[in-house]
Amino acid sequence: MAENIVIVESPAKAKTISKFLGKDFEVKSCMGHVRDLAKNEFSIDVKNNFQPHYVVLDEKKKLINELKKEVKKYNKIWLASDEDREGEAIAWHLKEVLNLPDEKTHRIVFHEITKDAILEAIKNPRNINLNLVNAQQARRILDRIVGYEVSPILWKKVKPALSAGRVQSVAVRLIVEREREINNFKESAYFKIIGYFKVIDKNGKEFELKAILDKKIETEEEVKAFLEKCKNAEYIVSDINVKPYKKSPPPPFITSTLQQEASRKFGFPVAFTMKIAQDLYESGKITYMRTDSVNLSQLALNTSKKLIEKEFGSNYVHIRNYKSKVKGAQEAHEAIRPTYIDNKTITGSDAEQKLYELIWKRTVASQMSDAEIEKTTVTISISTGDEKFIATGEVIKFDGFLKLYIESTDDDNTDEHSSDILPPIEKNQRLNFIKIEAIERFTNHPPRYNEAMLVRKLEELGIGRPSTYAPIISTIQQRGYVVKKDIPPKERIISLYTLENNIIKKSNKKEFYGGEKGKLIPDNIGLIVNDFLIQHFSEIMDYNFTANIEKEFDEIAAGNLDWIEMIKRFYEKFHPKVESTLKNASFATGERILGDDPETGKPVIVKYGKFGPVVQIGDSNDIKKPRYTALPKNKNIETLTLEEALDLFKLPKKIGIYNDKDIIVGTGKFGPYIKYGDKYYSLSKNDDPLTIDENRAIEIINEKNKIEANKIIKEFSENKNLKILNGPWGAYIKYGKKNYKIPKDKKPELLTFEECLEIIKTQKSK
DNA sequence: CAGTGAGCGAGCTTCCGCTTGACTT
Repeated sequence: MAENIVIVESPAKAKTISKFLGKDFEVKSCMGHVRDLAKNEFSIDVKNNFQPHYVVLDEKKKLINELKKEVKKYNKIWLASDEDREGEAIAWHLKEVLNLPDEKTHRIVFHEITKDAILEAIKNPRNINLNLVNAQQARRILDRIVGYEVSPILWKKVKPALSAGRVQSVAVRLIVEREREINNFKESAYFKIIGYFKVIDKNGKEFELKAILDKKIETEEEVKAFLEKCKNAEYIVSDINVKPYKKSPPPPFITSTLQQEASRKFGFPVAFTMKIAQDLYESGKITYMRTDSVNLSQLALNTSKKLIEKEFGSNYVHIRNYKSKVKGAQEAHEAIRPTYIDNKTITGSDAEQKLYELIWKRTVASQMSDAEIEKTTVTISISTGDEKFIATGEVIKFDGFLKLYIESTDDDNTDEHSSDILPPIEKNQRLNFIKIEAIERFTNHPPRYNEAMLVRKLEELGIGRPSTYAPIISTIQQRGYVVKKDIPPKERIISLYTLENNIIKKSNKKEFYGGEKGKLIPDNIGLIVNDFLIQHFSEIMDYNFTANIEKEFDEIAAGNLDWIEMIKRFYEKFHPKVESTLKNASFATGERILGDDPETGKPVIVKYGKFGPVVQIGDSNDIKKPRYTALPKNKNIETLTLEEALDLFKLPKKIGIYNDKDIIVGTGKFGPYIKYGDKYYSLSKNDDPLTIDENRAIEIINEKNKIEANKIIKEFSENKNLKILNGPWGAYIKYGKKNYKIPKDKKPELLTFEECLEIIKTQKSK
C-alpha cells in the first residue's frame, strides 16, 4: 500500500504530478471548492458572531464520499491546493470535511508544475494557515451578505428574480455610465488639413510626401482663409528631427490579456476563449488558463532562450522577469504558456490552433529583445504663415520581438497617423507643392465596452477574479441588465476642400461612421436597478469598494485583524440601510414625463411597469383611466422622445391591403404583431412596428403561411388529437395539448399510430 | 411554449470563487 495521498484541485494537474511523484504517491483531485454556504438560505448566524453554515456542495457529495474512504488508507495526506486565499480555504474545508487528523495532514504549495518544484514542496510541508482561511471566510461571508440582503430588496422594489452583488452591480454601473456619457456626448466638427508634396531624389525618382497641419481648424470660413493664404506659398523643410526609441514586448498572457487579444485578433467572445483554453489545458498543451501571474518557470525561460537562439539568433534573446500590475493579484499559478515551448503548432480544431499559436508567440516574444525604432519628424514651414505641416515616419532599425508578435489595441481609429518610411529629404529643402486637402472630421464619443474591454476595466479596478470574468458577463446579461449588440454604422455627408493648381474647390463626400460590433449596452431594467442601487447603497457601488475591503482581507491574512470584527463593522453600517430601504424606498420605475399630449393636454409618461416598459397618456390618479401601450423592445425608457411615444399610440394601424384583406400592425402582450384576416403574425426583432411597410408585412405573412403549410407531417384517422408536426426544432408529436419528442433513430413521416402511442407512453413514464 | 391580446396568487428567485463534467437547444 502506498504511504501518501496528495489532493490537488484539478484532474489535469493530478495527472502530471502523479508522473513526477511515482508509485509512493497516490494523487487525487477535489475539483475546486467542496463546501460552501448553503445556497437556499442565508447561512450566516448574525447573532452568533456571524458563524457560517457550510454544507458539502451537491455536485461534490459523491467525490467527498470517495475521498473519505480513500484517505483512510494512507498515513500522510498532502493538501496541495493553490497557494492563495481560496486555495488555502479549500485545503481547510477538505481537512474539516474529511476529518483529517492534524498529525497526518501536510499542507504543501508549488506554483510551477515541475518535478523539482514538487519535490521541493514535499520537503517543506507546513500547517494550514488559518489567517489566510479567515480572510477567505470574510470575503465569502461579505459577498453573501451583500448578495442575499440586497437582491430581495430588488424583488420587492423593482421586479422578481433580479440580483445585486459586489462585482456584478459595479460591472453594470460601468456599462450604464459609459452609455450615458455617450448619450450626453456632443460631437464637434473640425477640419483635418493634409498637405501633399513631391520630392525628387538624386536619381530623379519621384516620391509623394504627406504631412499634417499642426493645428485643427474648426470652421469652413477659417479653412477657406487658410487655403487662400496658401496659394502661391513656398514650402520649406525647416527641421528634421530623428529620435531613436525602444519598444519592449508585452508580458506573457494572463487570463484577462488572453481574453483581450483573442477578442481583438479573432473576435472571440470571452467565454469561447476560455472554453478553447480549457480544452488546450486538459489535453496538456498549455499551462493553467485561470491565472493573474505573468511569471514563467525557469524551465520555460531556458527553453525559450534556446528556441530563440536557434530560430532568430542570440541577439534576439532577452530573458525577462515580469512583475504583475494587477491589483490584488494572488499569483498562485504561472502565466499562460505552451507546456512545451518547442511545439510551435499543434493539431486540433481551427480555434484551438489559432489560440495556441497566439499563446506560443506571446510567450516566446516576451523573452525577445526590444525593437529599436527610429522616428523621424519633418517640419515643413509655409512662407505665407506661421502654421507648420508635420510629416512623421518610422524606420525599424532592429525588429527584435516584433519579428514574432505585435499586440493589438482597442482603438479602431486607424486613420490618424500613418507611419510610413519617409522619402530622402534634407533640411532647408524646398518642396514641390501638389495639393492641400481639408477634410471635415468629428470628435468621437468614448467607445462602448465589449466583453474583453469590460474584463480589462474590472481587472484595473481589482474587481472579480480570473475564474469569474466570463461568468460575470453571462450573469449581467441573463438578468437583463445589459444586452450584447451590434451598433450599425450611420451615414453622413462631410465637406472636403482642396487647393490644387491655385484653385480652391469644395466637394461633399459620403462616409459611414460609428459602427460597433458585439458591444454591451444597458437595457431598461439595468438602468433602473443601477440608479436604485446607487441611491441606496452608494458604498457597495463605489468603484473602490472592492479595493478597500481587499486591504482589510490582507490585514486578516497577515493576522492583524479579526475577521469577525471586520464583518461586524461592515454589517453594522450596511444592514440599517437594508432595513430603511425596505421600509422607505418606493417602487423604482425609471418614470419620465415626456411632455403633454397635444390632443388631450394630458401628460405623456414612460416607465417600467408591472409587466415591463410602458407608455401612458394621462395621470394614474385621473378619474378617467389612462391609455397604455407597451414600449417596443428596441426603445429605451431613458432616450424615448415625446414624438416617438405619441407615435406608439397610433397603433394598431392599417398599413396596407393584400388580397383584399387589411394588414394591421399593433403591439400586444407578446410584442409587435401583424393582423391579417383572422390571423396574427409576430414581427421579428429587427422589424419596427412604427416604420414597417406593406411589402415587408406581406413577406412576413407569406413566410409564416409557408411554415404553417408545411407544419403537418402526418395525421391519423384513428385519433384526430394525435398529429406529427414540424416545429422550429424539427418534428414532434402533438397529442392533445402536450408535445413529445421523436427518438432520433425514427423517421417522423414513417411513424405509425401505434408507434406514436408507444413514444407517448414511454415519455410520460419519465 | 409549438402560438396570442390579461390582471387569482403560493412559492420561488439571489452572492462570489474554486473546479469539471453531464446535459439540451
